[in-house]
Amino acid sequence: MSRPAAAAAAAPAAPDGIPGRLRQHGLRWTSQRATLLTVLQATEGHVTGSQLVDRCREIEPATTPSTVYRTLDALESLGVISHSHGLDGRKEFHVRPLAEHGHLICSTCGGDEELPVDEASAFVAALRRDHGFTARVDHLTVSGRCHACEARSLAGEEGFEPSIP
Amino acid sequence: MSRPAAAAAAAPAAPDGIPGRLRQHGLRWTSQRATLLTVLQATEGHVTGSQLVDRCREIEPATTPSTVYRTLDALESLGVISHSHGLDGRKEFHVRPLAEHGHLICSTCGGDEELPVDEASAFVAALRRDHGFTARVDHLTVSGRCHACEARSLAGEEGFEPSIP
DNA sequence: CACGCTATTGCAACACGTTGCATCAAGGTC
DNA sequence: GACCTTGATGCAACGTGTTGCAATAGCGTG
Repeated sequence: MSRPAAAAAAAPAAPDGIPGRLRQHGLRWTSQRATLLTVLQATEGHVTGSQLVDRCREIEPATTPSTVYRTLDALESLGVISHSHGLDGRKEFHVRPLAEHGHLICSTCGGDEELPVDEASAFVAALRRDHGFTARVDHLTVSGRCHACEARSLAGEEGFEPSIP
Repeated sequence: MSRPAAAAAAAPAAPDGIPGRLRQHGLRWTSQRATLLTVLQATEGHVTGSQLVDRCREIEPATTPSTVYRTLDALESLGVISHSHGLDGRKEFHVRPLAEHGHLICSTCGGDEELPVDEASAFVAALRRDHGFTARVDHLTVSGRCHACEARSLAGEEGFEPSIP
C-alpha cells in the first residue's frame, strides 16, 4: 500500500496538503521545504527572506539561503505565499490566505497599515478602464505619510525631507 | 568679486543652479557630484543606481559606488531627483521635474506605463478620507498585468504563474 | 523493490547596496 | 590668502539575494 506517511516521517511536521500540491506540479517535498513551511506557518504578518533564513536555521542550522529563496519562489507560484515590498523595496512575504490586502507604509515612521482590497476596487477599475491594466492589489504598496506624521510635519519645519527610501 | 565660475572650473559642466541649492543646505559641490549630475541630465526615463555608476565611470573611471549612492540620496532630499521601485523592488531614479507620475508595471512582460497623478487622485482622496494617509503617487508602483499579457493568459493555459517578482 | 529521470540541494562566486571610519577638501570667515 | 569646520570621499567589510554547476535524492515506473 502507498504510504504517504513515509514522506512525513522523513520530513517532520508536514503540514496541510502542501506536499501533494507540490507533487501535482512535478515538484518535490523535501525536508528543507518542510522546515520552511513549519516556519512560515508559525509566522504572523510579514517576513523578509533573511528573517526566514534565520528562523529556519534555528530549527535546522544547516539551512542554506539559496535553498530558502528558491523554495519561496516555488511556494509563491503555488499560491501558498505571496509577497509585497517594504519601504526599502525588499520583499515581504506573507502566508495566504489571509484576507487579500495591499499596504500603506509611512515613509516617515515606517508604520504599516493594511489596505483592504475593496477600498482599492474603484482605483483598480479605473486602471482597467483607462489603461487595460489589471492591477494586483495584493502586491500593492503605497508609500506616503500617515496621519500622525503628516500632522507633525505640517506643524514643524521641514526644510529637508528626511531620506525617503 | 565673487566668482562662482571657479567652482564650475573645478567641476566641469556644472548645470542649473544645483550647486547653489546644495550650498543653501550646507552641502557641497564636488567634481564627483558634477559628474553624476551630468549623467542624470543626459538620462531619459528611469535608471537604476548601478546603471548610474556605470555611466559615471564612462566619464570618470575612478567613480566609487558609495559616493554615487550617497549623492543620489542627497539629490533626492533636495528634490532634484526622485525614485520609484521596479518589479524587483530595486530603486529606479528619474530626474525631476518631469510630470509627476506613478507606474504601472506588467509582471509578465515587464512593460512600464506611466500613471498620471490625476488618474490616481480619487484613490488618494479615498486613502486620506478612510485612513488619514497621504499617499505619494510619485512613488507609487502598481504591478499587475497589461492588456496584452492579460489577454494572452486568458487565452492560453496558466497552470503555474510564472515567477512574479 | 530496484531503476532512472529530473527537481533540489549546497557551494562558490557574483551583483547590488549600505555602512563605519580615517582622510581629504569645499567654502565660509577673518 | 591662510585657517578651520564639517561635509564628502574612498576603502574595506558586510548584508541580502541571485546564479551556475556538479552531486544528491524525490518519486513515478517497470
